Amino acid sequence: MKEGKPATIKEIAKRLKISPSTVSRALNDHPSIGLVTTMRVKKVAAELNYEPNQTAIFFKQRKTFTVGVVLPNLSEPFFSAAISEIENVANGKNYTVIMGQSMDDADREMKILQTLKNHRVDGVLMSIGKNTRDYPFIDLMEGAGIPIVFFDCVPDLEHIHKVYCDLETGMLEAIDRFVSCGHHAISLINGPTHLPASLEREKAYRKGLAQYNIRYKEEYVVNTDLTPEGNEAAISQLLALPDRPSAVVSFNDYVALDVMKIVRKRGIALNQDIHFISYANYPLWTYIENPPLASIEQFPGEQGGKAAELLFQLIEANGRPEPTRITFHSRLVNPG
Amino acid sequence: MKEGKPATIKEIAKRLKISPSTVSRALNDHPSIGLVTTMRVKKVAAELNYEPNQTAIFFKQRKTFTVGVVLPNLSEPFFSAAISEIENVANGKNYTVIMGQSMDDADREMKILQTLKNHRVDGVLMSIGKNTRDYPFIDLMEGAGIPIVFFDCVPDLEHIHKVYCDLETGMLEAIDRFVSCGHHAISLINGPTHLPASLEREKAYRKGLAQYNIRYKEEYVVNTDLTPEGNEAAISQLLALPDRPSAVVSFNDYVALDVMKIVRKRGIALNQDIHFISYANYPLWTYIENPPLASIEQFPGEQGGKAAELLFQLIEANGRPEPTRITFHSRLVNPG
DNA sequence: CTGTTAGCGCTTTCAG
DNA sequence: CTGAAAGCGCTAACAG
Repeated sequence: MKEGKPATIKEIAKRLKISPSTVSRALNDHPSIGLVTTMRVKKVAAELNYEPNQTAIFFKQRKTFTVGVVLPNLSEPFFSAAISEIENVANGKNYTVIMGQSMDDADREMKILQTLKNHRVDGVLMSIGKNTRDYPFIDLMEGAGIPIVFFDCVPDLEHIHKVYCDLETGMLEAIDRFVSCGHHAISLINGPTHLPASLEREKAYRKGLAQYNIRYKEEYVVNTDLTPEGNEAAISQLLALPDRPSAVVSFNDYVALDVMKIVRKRGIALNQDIHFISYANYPLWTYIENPPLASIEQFPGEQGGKAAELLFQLIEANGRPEPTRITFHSRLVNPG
Repeated sequence: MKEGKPATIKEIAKRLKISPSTVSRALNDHPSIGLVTTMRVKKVAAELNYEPNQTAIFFKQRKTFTVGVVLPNLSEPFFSAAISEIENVANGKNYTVIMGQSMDDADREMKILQTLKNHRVDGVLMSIGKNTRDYPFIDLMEGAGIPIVFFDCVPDLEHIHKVYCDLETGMLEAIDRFVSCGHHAISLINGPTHLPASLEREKAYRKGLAQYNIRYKEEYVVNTDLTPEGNEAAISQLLALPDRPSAVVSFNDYVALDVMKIVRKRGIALNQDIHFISYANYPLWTYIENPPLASIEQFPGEQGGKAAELLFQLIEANGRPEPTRITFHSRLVNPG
């Protein structure tokens, strides 16, 4: 039953006293092969337990049916949702997924891309790390003729393919919601200033306030480095204000969780004295006793899936088409 | 800068008017090549931006430096923690990771293994799905000479390599804790009866009770199919009991979350009228207002990492060594 | 419809 | 120390 070496095309050719090429064609259902031969070939192939040696095929065809996925950290639910969906899409197209975690380290990111290139992946999906400031890998992949599609955390460049989620819509909806609940003292706990994502949030925040003629107050916008300590510092700053805000949009759910914990600890009533909305829709709000008013959904799975579909289009259409940009719009949803 | 086709060994051989074999050796720092030639070769290689064609090498060496990871669902934090660590270990060994989600579907599981086999991965790490009853893939991989290490959710067989987490210790500690807090009415919300994991929990539960001479009461053990409805049904059964339990061990954190929600809704005071401990240590308990008394940690990351290390040993030691079994012991930890 | 031949890019005997 | 030649398993012109 168990052969030392797996059977090859040659062997089944020898057995049938026909040429390897005929066998190859028969196995691939090439139209110009007689039905009888095809049958005979397949029969023997089955008997010998033949399995094509994909590595040989990859080598020959210069195609690996493999795509690389590079993202900061698999253990973040946001990204695991994305890769989960990517794998589903890839699976449907008979591609396999190789993954690499950059851990937000630009060097490691570059190294992963190198590896993927050496493995001759047919394409790459990537969400860049928080500390990535320039993009040498774009030229690297371009030079190797490997298409790359960015998603979620995308470089701010024009000539690339990207799928991302516009953060503005969600912010505007959040402010709408707050205002319609009677809030005017709305503040923003933003992320590190150097992140484009922070910039975008702040811009949207200002725009949202402007729509309601609420004056922008500098002290209502604080930043956190996203560590628990940073988060605590940020909320403390706000709570210390003489005119404490009654509503807060926070950078993401992790920040919100930390911040709400502090608030609770200080005896301030959540969803009464102070209200929260945050980006991301962490899947567990439904279990939290005083969840935020709402969450701003960024559709990680959908982004990943769409990016994968785009990538497969690029892989299949060999011509280098125009840079494509697909935008999702963040949306306010009820937590859960 | 950017060549149409990447440079090959032949080209750099031609430029230097030496033979390809020499180039190959030089590039691989073969000892028998003169230092000067080696240098010259490397210089030209760099100039031409030479990159070895891994697919050719894989083909030749019958080795892909790739391992497959098969698990039920990447979007579960438990598994994303595991794969995250696996990727780290693999990365350190210069292996890449191909992943596949079985979605708890035995057919899909088999299909993934087939694909991995065709891709000629050097080894496989696998956590089997909830519905997998027999293990045709073990023979499949065996036949192909691909080592496979199971982790966490492992087949109940002797002759395989596995890393898993013993559920008993955690259960005993949980019961210890409950008893030392004065509880004697301790119940168990268990998973589907057909799961080995459920069986193991129940066995441990009985043992724990026995240690304190607490009589086992049939009605204190209920099962859930792990859906929210099932969870609700399970806790309802317990709450309806004339002698309602004051302490509950639940199958996992998801069950606990659902169940605690119901309890709260019915106006029963968490951590007062009724106390919980559950398996898994979901990373968010710290934010929950009335978290369970404790959690039973199962070390997904550690299991994954250890399984990966074992796999690399198997890959490197070509002989087929004795089946290895590595056991972690679940442990009671404070949530968070 | 089928066979012959060549070759993908690299490594590796075996000879010098 | 280096070169020539063969071959991994498969596919794809090009001829029949």
